[in-house]
Amino acid sequence: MNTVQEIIDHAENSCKTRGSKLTSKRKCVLSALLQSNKAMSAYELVDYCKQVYDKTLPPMSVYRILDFLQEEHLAHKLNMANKYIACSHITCSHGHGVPQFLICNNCQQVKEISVNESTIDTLKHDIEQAGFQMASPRLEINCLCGPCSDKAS
Amino acid sequence: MNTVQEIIDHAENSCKTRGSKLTSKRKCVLSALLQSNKAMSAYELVDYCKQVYDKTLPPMSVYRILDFLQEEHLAHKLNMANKYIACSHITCSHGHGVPQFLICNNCQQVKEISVNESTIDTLKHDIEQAGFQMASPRLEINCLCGPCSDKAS
DNA sequence: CCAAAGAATGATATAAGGTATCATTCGATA
DNA sequence: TATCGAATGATACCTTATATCATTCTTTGG
Repeated sequence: MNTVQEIIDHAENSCKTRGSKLTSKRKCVLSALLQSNKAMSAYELVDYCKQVYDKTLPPMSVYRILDFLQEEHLAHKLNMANKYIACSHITCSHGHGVPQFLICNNCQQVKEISVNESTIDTLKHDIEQAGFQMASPRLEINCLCGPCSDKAS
Repeated sequence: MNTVQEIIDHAENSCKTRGSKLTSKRKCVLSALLQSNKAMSAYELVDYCKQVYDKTLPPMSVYRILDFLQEEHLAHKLNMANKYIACSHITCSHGHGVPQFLICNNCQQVKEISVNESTIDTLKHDIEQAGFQMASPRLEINCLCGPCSDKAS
């Protein structure tokens, strides 16, 4: 497990390598995603940066920064929830299977897992049978996390 | 393949059986979903009903009707796209595997397929390993449909 | 047949997510 | 240090969605 600061440092280096810059505001948004450790909407990020870091960011800037972070593979958008999360593999140098997101319907906690590659291949095959191409094999799956599912029962 | 009218008749009967009513406005929205044969937003449905059926429905009503149609298993919401589609199995009496939605990122066309049950079981198993419970095994998958993927290449 | 109750729909306001556009500021580089 | 491009700010507006209260329609019991 890495500290937020370590991850930020790593992200900064990886941006440098790719010829882009992790500015202070971009760091701020990324830190917020890392520290909160859950999926957040753009407007929640505005509030979080204001309250926790005392940085006032207009929503428009947050959206732009989120776009940037996604391009740099530092964050992902969860389309089903209209929220954003930090990529959980920022500090890894090795390649990964495509991430699958488990979204807790109750508390919005998100877990990023890699499923068995052959499962995805099977799915892909079924999809191609139907005449479609998978645009992104990244799945977002409606779930309940352990604690929330315990409470519900 | 059934005509829209046949599907509507079938839906009306199934509502009657379940003790609810498929009113004329509800029919209108369902017809729009069936005729257009694609995923539509609530506001697109407002426009469609106005232009094609000359029925003026306020957005609020359309949302309520969409909720109703979902309760009756006549329509589904696609969370990733914030759009709605008619269930493709309205006229079927037998049970189905859980539907998976293939959404064309380009033209919004949606195909509802059933994937191999064991694939879903595997996925479910992986998810439980991660300490989560699948809330709905219904997946929404970012795709390109045949025509759009041809154009793109 | 009529009144009352409940379901369905309408009208209005507003929240939340997101984008387009133009202005301004910051920062590297010549 | 002047300048050019990248980053950020400000403003306006669009789309999706919900909350709330009013009105209409439809049963159904008397």
